[in-house]
Amino acid sequence: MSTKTRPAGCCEDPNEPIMLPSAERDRLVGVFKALADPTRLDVFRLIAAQEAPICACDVVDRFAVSQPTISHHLRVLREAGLISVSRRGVWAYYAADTRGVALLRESLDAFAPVRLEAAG
Amino acid sequence: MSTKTRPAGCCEDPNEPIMLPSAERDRLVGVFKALADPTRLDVFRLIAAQEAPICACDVVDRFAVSQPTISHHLRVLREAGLISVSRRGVWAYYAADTRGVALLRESLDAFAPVRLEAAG
DNA sequence: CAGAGATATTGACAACTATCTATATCTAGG
DNA sequence: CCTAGATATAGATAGTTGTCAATATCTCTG
Repeated sequence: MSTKTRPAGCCEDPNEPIMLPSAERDRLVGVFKALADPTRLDVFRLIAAQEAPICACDVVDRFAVSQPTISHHLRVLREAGLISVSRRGVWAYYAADTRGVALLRESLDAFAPVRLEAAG
Repeated sequence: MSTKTRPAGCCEDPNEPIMLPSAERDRLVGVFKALADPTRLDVFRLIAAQEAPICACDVVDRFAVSQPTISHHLRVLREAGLISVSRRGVWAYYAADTRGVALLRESLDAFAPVRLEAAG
């Protein structure tokens, strides 16, 4: 808290945000982290644009980075709850997982329950 | 593209996501990056929870990290378009910037225009 | 204008991460 | 059961970043 003489309205007791349980906060941070890389964001956008699960090999084909790098990105997205994988034989099919996006949406709504939509 | 004999439905031509201009993609990545740190997420949540702009000193008070670290986080949030600052005398007042959250919302809608809401 | 205090900047450092190459694992087919 | 091919893991490395201490800047007040 500042000690200098201050104008009215400064340093009033701020509203505490609704506190997230730390497990939930970490999950949310994980989702943001997962989308906070240009390549990975594009990988997710490619997967989310499909009507049916997409083969990992097709994801690899669409990017300039190596197969292990794509595999790494897919793992990060999966662990964040943004995509899910299913195997058929040797192939891995990835699809967008609604839970991850839902978590994002909820967090946006929670950021500013009333204020933002009132302003928008 | 895989070469191995494969079951029907594999490796069809994937739908390309609506391509983002790279400037817009970078801005979006910047927003995700900005929220991809636990401390910074909490700083933003604190600011977004206020009905009026909050004094930087009050933000500093609420966290265990040093004043320069908070200042750094505020800068990152500001450069991402998530918060805005206004000065009155020596004090800096921060408030949520609707543009950043709006960008997030739009990106969520763009991720999967139909599919996700259909899945409920 | 000098001092104090609020905030920002700088420089350093440890931790993390995106990427690669090399290799392992696993499955289907012969 | 051996090989080929699809995917995953491991290890290395360069670049990024969260944090702090020290310092600078800027503005009010006496």
